[in-house]
Amino acid sequence: MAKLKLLVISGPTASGKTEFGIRLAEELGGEIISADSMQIYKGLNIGTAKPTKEEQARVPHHLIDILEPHESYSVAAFLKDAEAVSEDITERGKLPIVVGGTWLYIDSLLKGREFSEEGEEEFRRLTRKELTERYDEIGGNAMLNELRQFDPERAERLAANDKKRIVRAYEFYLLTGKTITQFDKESQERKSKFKSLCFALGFKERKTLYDRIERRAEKMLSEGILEEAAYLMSLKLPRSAGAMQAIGYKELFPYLRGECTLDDAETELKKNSRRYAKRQLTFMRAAENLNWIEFDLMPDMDFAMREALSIIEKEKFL
RNA sequence: GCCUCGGUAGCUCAGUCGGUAGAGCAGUGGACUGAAAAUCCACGUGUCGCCAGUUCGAUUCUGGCCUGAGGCA
Repeated sequence: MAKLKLLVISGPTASGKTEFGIRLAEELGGEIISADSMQIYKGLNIGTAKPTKEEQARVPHHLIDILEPHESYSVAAFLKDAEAVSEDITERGKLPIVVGGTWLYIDSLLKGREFSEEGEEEFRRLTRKELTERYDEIGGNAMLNELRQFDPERAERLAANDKKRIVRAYEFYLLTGKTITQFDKESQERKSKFKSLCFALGFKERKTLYDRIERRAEKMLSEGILEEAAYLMSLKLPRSAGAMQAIGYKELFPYLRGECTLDDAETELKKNSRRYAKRQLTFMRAAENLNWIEFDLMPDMDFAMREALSIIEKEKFL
């Protein structure tokens, strides 16, 4: 079977992916697959900068509003969903366009990673809980030593404080009988199911991006992100729930509880957004085959579009 | 006008009994394979307000000046 064509648009938060993606989709007869770990949740709209109803009406969108805030999601689920949707879009003669800032999702999709052999969800959750408790009990170094017994390579690369990854490596071994190092190696040999072309929206000047982030944060506040945050808080979800980790809401909880001023919360929100953008950039910079579109060097969106279209042509993508 | 207390990293401040200085925050670089908007690692030179004086040596002591806050008139 021929590889599916997949256009990808990523970039740090507040870089303009939404509008850019829609414009490209309109231009090329595409449909958008959101690669965003937070926009999958219903009810989180303003804070996740979800495309508005009007924007979504311009072009079909997928993988947005597919879960309730209490439900959990993962890379594995995304791969399954995104692959199914892109096949469907392709069959209908349209071009699938992945748009989003969750680079782990995109990277995994493009590299053809698979996560199918780990068994029952219930069992997994239990194992993880036990391992996390064990970590808290015996400490990171002891846990790392135990990991070293069966997966020395992995243990070598992890810091004692990296609870999540230590627990994950441990869990993986218990569930599959295979080390995560081994699994990673096998994973690297897999080939992508897609013929893809990737764009990343960037800014030569970091400050330009940060200004955009801050202006957008202010806009979110004026558009009512506080009400969404209050709604999310009223659900009383555990702190570990996916939706509870969304930047924009968790910073407002202390204010809603009367523990800090709105100004403090706003500062915190902006700070976390900036840091998030920085992490995204670090991750994306390491990626190969990314075509960076430096927005601040372009006079306007039309120019950027033409730039993208000319790369698509040059690469003979279509 | 007088008195008191300040002026040290982008910010808030500590410190140097005289040998040119360090915390927190901000920021920067990196990692990342079933929570990823998560999680983790690493990174601290700045006219110590300005000008003189004392001294081998002053950010530190002395004097003057500039400047901020408070007090007295």
